[in-house]
Amino acid sequence: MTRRKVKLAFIVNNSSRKTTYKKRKRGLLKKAHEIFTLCGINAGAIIYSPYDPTPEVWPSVEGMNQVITTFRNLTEIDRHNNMVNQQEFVQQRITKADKLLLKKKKDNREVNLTEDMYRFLQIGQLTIPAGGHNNPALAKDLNDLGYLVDQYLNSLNRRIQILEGGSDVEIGESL
Amino acid sequence: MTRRKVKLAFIVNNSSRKTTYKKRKRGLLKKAHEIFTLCGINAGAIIYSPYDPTPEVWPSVEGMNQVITTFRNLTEIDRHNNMVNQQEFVQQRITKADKLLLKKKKDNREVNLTEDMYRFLQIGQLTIPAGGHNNPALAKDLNDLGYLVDQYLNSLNRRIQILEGGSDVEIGESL
DNA sequence: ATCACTATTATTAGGCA
DNA sequence: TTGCCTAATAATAGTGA
Repeated sequence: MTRRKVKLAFIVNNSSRKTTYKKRKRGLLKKAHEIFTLCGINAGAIIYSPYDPTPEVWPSVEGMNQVITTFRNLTEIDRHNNMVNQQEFVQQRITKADKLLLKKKKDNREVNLTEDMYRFLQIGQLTIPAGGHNNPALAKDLNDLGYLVDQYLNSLNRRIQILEGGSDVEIGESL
Repeated sequence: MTRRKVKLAFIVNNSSRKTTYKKRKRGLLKKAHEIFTLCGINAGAIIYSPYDPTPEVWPSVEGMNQVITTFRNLTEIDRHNNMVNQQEFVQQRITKADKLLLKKKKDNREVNLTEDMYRFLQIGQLTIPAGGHNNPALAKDLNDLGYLVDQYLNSLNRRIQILEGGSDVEIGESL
C-alpha cells in the first residue's frame, strides 16, 4: 500500500495512465458541475482522449457551444474574427444595398418624381454623345424617347383634365 | 467554525458566491492542468464569470482554440450549423441585392430608358388619386411635374436640334 | 479491464485579521 | 474586500479481488 504523493508528470505506464485518466475525468467534470451549480456561472470543459471516441463535454454539447461561442466572441481570435468580419462586411453591404433599395422604393412622391425625372433626363442626355448626329442607334433611341414622351404627355393631360374638372389642356406632342 | 458539508445549490449570498467561485476556479484549472500533464491528453476548460472581464481559459487561448476547433469539427452542432446557415442566408440576400443593383446600373441604354420612363409614368399616375382634384398637395406635384417636363422638353429640343443639324423643333411646353 | 477499498493527499467552507 | 488558517470534505493512487 504505497499511496504516496503523485509526481506531476506524464504517466508512462499505459494502463495506469488510462485508469488515472478515467478517474480524474470524472472528478474534473464533477468539479465543473459544482462550480456551475454553486456560482451560476457559465463554465465548460472539453476533454479529448485517445480512449474515448468522442470528446467528453460538459455541461452539454449545447451548453458547451454556448460557452465556446461566447468565448470566441469575447476573445480576439483569427478564425472567428475573420468570420465575424466577413459577416459584418456582408452585413454592411447588405445594409447599404437595402438602404439604396429602400430609397428607391421610398414613397415620397416629390422625391421620387424629381429623382426619377432627373435620372431620366440624364439618361436621355447620355444617349446623345457630342457630335454623334449620324449614329443610326440614336435615331432609334430618339424614336423610343418620343414614344415614351407621348405616353407621358398623354397621361399628364388626362391627369390635368381630371384635376381641373374636365377642361382639356394640351401640353404638347412629341415629334 | 462550522465547516459543514456544502449543499450543492446556488449560493445566494453575493460575496460568498464570489469567494467560492474564485477558489473553485483555481481548483478546476489546476485539475485540468493535472489531467493534461499526467495523461497527455487534450483537454480544456473555459470559465466565464461576471467577475472576470475575460473568460478563464486553460490550457491557453491558442490551445483552447485548437480544442474547440477539433471539437466543432467532430461534432455536428445546431448552433454552428445555424451560423453557417445564417451566413448562407446573408450571402444569398447579398447576391440578390447585388444582382438588383447590377441590373439597375446596367449600361444598356434602351433598357434603362424604357424602365425609367415607365417607372416615371407610373409614379406620375400614382400622384393622382382618383377624385383628388381639390387636394392642394396635388397642385404642387403638378407644378413640379410641369417644371420637370419643361426641363425635359428643353433638353429634348436641344438634342433634336443637334441631331437634325440646327433646325429648331418645338416639341411642346408644359402648363 | 473494472470494481471496491482506504490511506493519503488535495480541496475548500467558513472564521478571522 | 483579500489573504491566511484549519477543520471538514472530497478526490484519488495504489492495491487486491
